[in-house]
Parts: sequence; structure tokens; C-alpha cells
Amino acid sequence: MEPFYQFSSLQPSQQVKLESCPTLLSAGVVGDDITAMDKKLKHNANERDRRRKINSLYYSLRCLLPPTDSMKRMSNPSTISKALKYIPELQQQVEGLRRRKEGLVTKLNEENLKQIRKNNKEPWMSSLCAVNWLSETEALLQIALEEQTHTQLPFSQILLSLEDDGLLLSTASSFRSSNGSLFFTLLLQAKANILPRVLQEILNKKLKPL
Amino acid sequence: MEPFYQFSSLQPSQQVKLESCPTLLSAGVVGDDITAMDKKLKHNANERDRRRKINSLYYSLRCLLPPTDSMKRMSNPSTISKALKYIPELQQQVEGLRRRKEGLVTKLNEENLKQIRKNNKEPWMSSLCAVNWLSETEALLQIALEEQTHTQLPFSQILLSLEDDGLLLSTASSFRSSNGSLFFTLLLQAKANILPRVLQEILNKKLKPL
DNA sequence: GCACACACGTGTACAG
DNA sequence: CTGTACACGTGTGTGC
Repeated sequence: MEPFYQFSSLQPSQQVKLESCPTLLSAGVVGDDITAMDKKLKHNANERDRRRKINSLYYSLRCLLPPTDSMKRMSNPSTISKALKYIPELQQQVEGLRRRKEGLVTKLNEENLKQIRKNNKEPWMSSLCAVNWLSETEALLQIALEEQTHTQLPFSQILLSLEDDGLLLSTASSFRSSNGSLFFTLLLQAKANILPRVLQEILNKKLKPL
Repeated sequence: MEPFYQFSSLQPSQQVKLESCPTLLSAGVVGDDITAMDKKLKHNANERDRRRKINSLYYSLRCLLPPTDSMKRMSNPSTISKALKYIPELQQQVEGLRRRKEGLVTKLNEENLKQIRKNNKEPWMSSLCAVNWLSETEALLQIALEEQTHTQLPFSQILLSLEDDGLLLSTASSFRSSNGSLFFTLLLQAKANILPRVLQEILNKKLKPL
């Protein structure tokens, strides 16, 4: 029979079988120092309770550990061994997850920052050059030149170099704003084999000095 | 003196003090059944080693647990108690981190998806309406109308409703592409108290039916 | 004094 | 049979 102390409700053990106390029986005197026997009995009971508590702790610990496939109840030593393997596993998991989370947070942050920068750039004053592709071969190019700069640079050269890259100027219009800035709207015909993305890069690079 | 068995190298205990074996001494016969004594001695040594191993396990477990400020060595029962509190903490941490990581991953994924959708949309054919803010009060609005649609909708109404929202048409130009699409470029003067973002929303909504 | 913790020897039960 | 695990009683040390 297994002593399933772990299921007991941890009441202090009241009943003590006197037969199981060899030294108490071997002591011939009975009525003399009853207090000594009392003490011994109490000590035994206390030790019993202590063991009971420890077993209960073992039982609780067993419940926390990852379930084993074995139907047999784990022994107390192997319970500690198991906990000894399990705890570092958990700590490692925590460490790994923390690192991963950290990485994700920074990634998300710089993603957001990029987004914010892009969004902050879009609304105004950044649209020195905007390209809108209307089809695979048509692009609407919109250029804004600040008052200070548009007199310094030969704008016709830009148009010419665009033609060098396979872009033909189909239609164009321009007007001047109240503060003197110039706006051009150019409808460009591109060669079919020119990738829009690459072209946008080219345009950005070409118009960067503006 | 504390018995620091946990520091010993776990060698099986060889030397046994015979004086500490009461039952062996009380057995009068010596040369009779030496095998019984041998057995008892072995049993005792085995039990001793077992306890030693258990203590070593306790020692290792103590090292894994979060350090306590107390200088005193933890007792074995309190070691299990501590582990009993510590393991759920770790499990909870793992669970929390896993959930957080999961959330971050999905967030990052949909962020990327949004980004991809946006990038896929930008290059061509999406620019039915583009707003470029040149200053806090000036915006360059560029509208492309497909051949099929631009005859069905009263474009002047759009301009009028823009004025209702506090946008004044400063300058405008338009031209027709080779395939019959119409392009408008409008320079708008906005009231200062109109937030660009909100306005962009308005424009998007207004021009959506196109 | 008392509660607690620890180590020990011992008997018993169970699995290889 | 041997090793392992467990519970028990007991002696001892330690801190409140």
C-alpha cells in the first residue's frame, strides 16, 4: 500500500502507535518521567508532520512539472531532477522570447518611424518631383521648383536627359504660383521595357540637385 | 557544524563508524552470520548515499532559483517551496511573452501587408487623384479621369464642392492623353485652419465615385 | 523552552 | 537477489 500522504489534508497526526517506539518501550520506568516520554512522542509526531509537509510539497511540485507519459508516480528524487531540468528550460524560453520580442519591437518601431517619415514627407513641400504612372507606358510627372532655385538650373537639360533615358515628352503645362514657384506637369511616354520602379529611381536621382 | 554534503563529490561513503550502529553492536554473535552484518552495513551506506544524492539535488535546485537576499542557506523544504512559487512565475512569463510576440508578429505582418498593398498601388493606374501639399495653404491636386468615366460625371460640381470645403481654385490646367483620358492639374489655396490630412481624406472621399 | 531542520540507522515494499 | 525508494524513530544542532 502506498502512503498517499500528499492527498491528506495535512492535519497534525494525532494517533501514535506506541508499539512502534522501541526506546519508549525499552525504558523500564513508566511513571517516573512521563514528561520525557511526552516529549519524545511529540518529537516523533513533529517529525512525522514535517515529512508529511515535505511530501505534500513534492506532490505540488510534481503537478507543476510537464506531464510525463508514465502512469507511475514519479519518485521524490526524480521529481527534483525533473524540476532541475525544467527550470533552465523555462528560463531559456523566457530569454529567447524576450530577445525575439525585443527584436520585433525595434523592427516595428523603425517600421513606424519610416512610415511616419514618409507620411511627414508626403503632405507638403516635399513634392519637388512626383511621378504617377497611368499605364505601363504613360507617366504623369509633376515638378515643383522653388522660387530660389528655378532660375539657376537649366530645366530644358532635364527634359533632354529624360529623352536620353527613353522618355518622350508628350504634353506639358506649367504655371507660376503666387509666391513665384514654378510648377510643371509633364505627360511622358516611356518605352515599354523600362520598369516603372527603376525609372522612378532615375527621375529621383536626376531631379535631386533641384 | 553544518554538513555541507552538497559540496562533496558524491563518492560513495566508504568509511562507516561501527559504533553508530546500535543493532549491530547489540547483536551478541559476531562470527556467526557475518553476511547479515555486511548486508546491514551496505544498506546503511546505500541509504547514506541516497540522502547525499538528494541533498546534492537540493543544492543544484537552490542554485537555479532566483537569488535571495538572505545570507543564510535555504532549508530543503523552503527550497521546494521557493521552486513551487518560481516555476509558475516562469510559466506565466513564457505565456505572456508568447502572447505579446504573437501580437507583434501579426501587427508587423499586417503592417507589411499594408505597405505592400500601398507600394503595389502606387506605381501606376492608381493615381486617379493625387494631392501634393506645397505649403500649409497650397496644394497641387492632380486628377486623372479614364476615358469611360470622364464624360459621365459633372466635373465642375467637384470643383464647386471643393470650394464649399474651403479650397479655392487658384490655377488649373488640363490636357488629354492619346487614349482620350483627361488630366487636370489644379493649384488649390486652402484655408489655414484646414488640416492637410483631414483634407486629403475629404478629397479622397469626394473623388471616390470617379 | 520550543519549533524546526538535518542526518542517521532500520524495516519494508517493489521493480530490475 | 540487488538496488531503489519510502517512512519511521531518534539524536543533535540552531534560532527565536
